[in-house]
Amino acid sequence: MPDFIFKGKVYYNPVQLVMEQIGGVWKMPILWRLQYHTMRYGELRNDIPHISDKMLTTQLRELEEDGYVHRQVYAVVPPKTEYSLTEKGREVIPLITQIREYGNQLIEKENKKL
Amino acid sequence: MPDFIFKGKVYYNPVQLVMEQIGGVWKMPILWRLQYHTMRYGELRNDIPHISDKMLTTQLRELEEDGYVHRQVYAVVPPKTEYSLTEKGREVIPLITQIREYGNQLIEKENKKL
DNA sequence: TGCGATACATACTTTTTGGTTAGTATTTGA
DNA sequence: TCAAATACTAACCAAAAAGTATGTATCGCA
Repeated sequence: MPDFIFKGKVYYNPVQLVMEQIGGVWKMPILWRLQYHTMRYGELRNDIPHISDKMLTTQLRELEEDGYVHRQVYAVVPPKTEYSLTEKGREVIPLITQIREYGNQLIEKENKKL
Repeated sequence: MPDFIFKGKVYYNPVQLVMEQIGGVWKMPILWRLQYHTMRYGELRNDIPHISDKMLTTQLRELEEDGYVHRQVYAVVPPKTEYSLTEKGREVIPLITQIREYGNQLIEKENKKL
């Protein structure tokens, strides 16, 4: 499997690309919460424990840039912004489901040991 | 989904745990290559483009520590070490397969646009 | 005698990622 | 009149991940 270029950047393997698009601590938890309905910024913020404004904003921007989420801004006061999954975002949910399941398996097995 | 503790460290969600165990640029490519047979250090090194000694060694040690690979050292000169998947390592291969497939899909779609 | 092969280790630096704190504009409600 | 809510931005800092370069012991081989 040779190197390839995706959006101007060199990657060594397909896994590396996936990790950049949806890896890290926060992106999958965000996508996961958007799977059934649109959510406002503040709803995501309240629903995801420990996430900071900076992380939520930067991760949402990257997900938008990479085509996973759609951002709808309403010009009202106080401001209102809604986030929802795009087609690409919906397509990646099954993969996230599997990753979560595997994570839960690990936790279960660990707990059995106690 | 509340916080939990796994091997003494606090995690915020199952995805974060999975990312720590098999995330990053190199761990999945290593596991992937070990799926069918044992490999020597040098074979892995030659087979994984761009990986450095440092990365290969540290990632193998972490995978061993987390129970994904087994390390068999032969006390000969020149040294010989063989790496193979454990049961836990074999169990994670289907997940890696899916992640790779998704990555390949992304690449295909990108290429169609050209 | 000096080189290459083997499977690393060590030290150092750079890059990326994530966290903390504070600040912004505007309106509603107390 | 002052605080709270909203959806952010900016500046700064710490930690983690990754990259680079060099060194190590031992042997066979030229």
